[in-house]
Amino acid sequence: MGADDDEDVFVPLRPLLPHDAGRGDRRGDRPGSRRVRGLSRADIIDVAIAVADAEGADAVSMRRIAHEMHVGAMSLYWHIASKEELHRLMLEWVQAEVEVPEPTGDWRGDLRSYAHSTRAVLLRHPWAIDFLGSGPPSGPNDARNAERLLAALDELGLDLATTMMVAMSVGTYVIGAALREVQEIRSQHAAEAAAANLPPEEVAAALAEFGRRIRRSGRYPHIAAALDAGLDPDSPDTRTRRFDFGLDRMLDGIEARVKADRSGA
Amino acid sequence: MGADDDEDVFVPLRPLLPHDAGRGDRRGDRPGSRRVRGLSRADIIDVAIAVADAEGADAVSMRRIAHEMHVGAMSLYWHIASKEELHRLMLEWVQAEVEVPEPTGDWRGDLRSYAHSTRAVLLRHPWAIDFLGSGPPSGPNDARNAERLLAALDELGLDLATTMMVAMSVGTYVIGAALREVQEIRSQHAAEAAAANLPPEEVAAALAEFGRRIRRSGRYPHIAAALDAGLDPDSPDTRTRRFDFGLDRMLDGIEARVKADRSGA
DNA sequence: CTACGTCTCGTACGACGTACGATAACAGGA
DNA sequence: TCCTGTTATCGTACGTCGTACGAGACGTAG
Repeated sequence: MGADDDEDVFVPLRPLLPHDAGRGDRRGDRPGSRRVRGLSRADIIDVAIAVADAEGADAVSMRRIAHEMHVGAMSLYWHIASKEELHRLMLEWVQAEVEVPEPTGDWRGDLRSYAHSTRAVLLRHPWAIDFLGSGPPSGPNDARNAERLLAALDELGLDLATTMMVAMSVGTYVIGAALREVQEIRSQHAAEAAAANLPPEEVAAALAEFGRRIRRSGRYPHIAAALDAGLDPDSPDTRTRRFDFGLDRMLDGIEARVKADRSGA
Repeated sequence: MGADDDEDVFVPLRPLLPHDAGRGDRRGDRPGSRRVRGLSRADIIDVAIAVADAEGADAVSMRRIAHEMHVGAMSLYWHIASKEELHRLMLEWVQAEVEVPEPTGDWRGDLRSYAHSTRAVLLRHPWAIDFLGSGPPSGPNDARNAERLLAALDELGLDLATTMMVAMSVGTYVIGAALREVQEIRSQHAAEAAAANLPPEEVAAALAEFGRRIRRSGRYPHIAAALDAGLDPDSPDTRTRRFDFGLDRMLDGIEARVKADRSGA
């Protein structure tokens, strides 16, 4: 997966690595000139992702990854400029898992499958959420996905600027939704962990007290109603339906705009 | 600001603080029983936020905040259970800056002003994005905002479950947009910092090379076209327009759904 | 063999979160 | 006033982190 021959198309102005110190004549640049020994950039990323998947973002330390590869910690720095760069590379790598089909002529379907695939990847790799803040991913995998997303919108016949805004609106919703879902799952786990160390009656008491305070204050009638309705049992199913609801609203809004544009112009 | 008398309405099952170790009889519980000395929870949060605003999330360390308050590092732990709890409290605290009006009868206007206010707060405190992943904020300020958001939707006459999904859809979009914008601003700053240490002609060369590679690969025609069009100069103005575009699509989609529901039922 | 790029890694430094226990400041009762 | 217990502060110490630095090992070209 992933295009190998243009691994570094993107990310201009990235920090220098040790091997960039050689005069820039780019002699033996064909693949294979590096990594004659065991360690390679791709392997490091793979291991880092495996550790993150298994134990979360906090478990990803240089020492830990090096240990996992039976290698000295500082050896990693020949292949990777810094931990931050590693984070970026992990993010880029995971974009390869996003499956965006070639445009099928059904733009809604294409956008929906982009959205679902991206959501699935982010839920499968929740640590990605923690790294997203540092900067937008930018590499060939991300570019490929963006390219296909834009291609799917061609049939709408919008001008370029509007097309970009449409694509970004959908992407924005998807990322926000993934962020929210990861938040929910994490705090659910945290609550369960806390409850496991407590006698059950104390847990029940704490929850009852919680609801009582919300109701007693009288300031949150809607939230109290939601609690009463026993809504949102945090099931994966509920979350998927919620995701689709918001996505469909966004797509409806886009469709309405396109129709208005067509009849107006 | 912020409701003082129900500071802890929410967050059931939170980790214990040292003063909770006393037998649970809650004798001198009226305000003022604590913080007879200088240090107080609210002050710590204020200082932490000031540091984060000025120097970013990474600058927020227990030692740093303690130093800023002329106090030993471990003194903070009397008032705050852990660094993670401090993050949650900081998040909760900035929610107080979100200005959601009481419902005016114009639900679109109310939702728009919620969205703009939230976006403004997150752009003013970009570090909040870094803490958002750990878990959803949940405290009186956040509850107040959620309550008003739900109240603004009352006039739509939707059932409770749908109302919740509508509110979440808008909130999801807003958070995703803020995340994206903070990403962009940060990588723009990083690029400028990198460019500042390089001779200008090298910067220009790097950018040209960047575009050339994208074009030469032939795989990204839409992205190349966007580059050619000189689109998206990353101005705050462009970003605001983009935010409004996506928000309006979402609101259009919601409105369409409401109308369909009304005529269908 | 020598010389030179490529790559690995041991050591060390400063910063981090925080467990632990000593200690100070204060309140109320005698 | 002194005594006693609660409230609050803080110095020290441990283990972990990212990574700068420089010494070396390896592979290849001359």
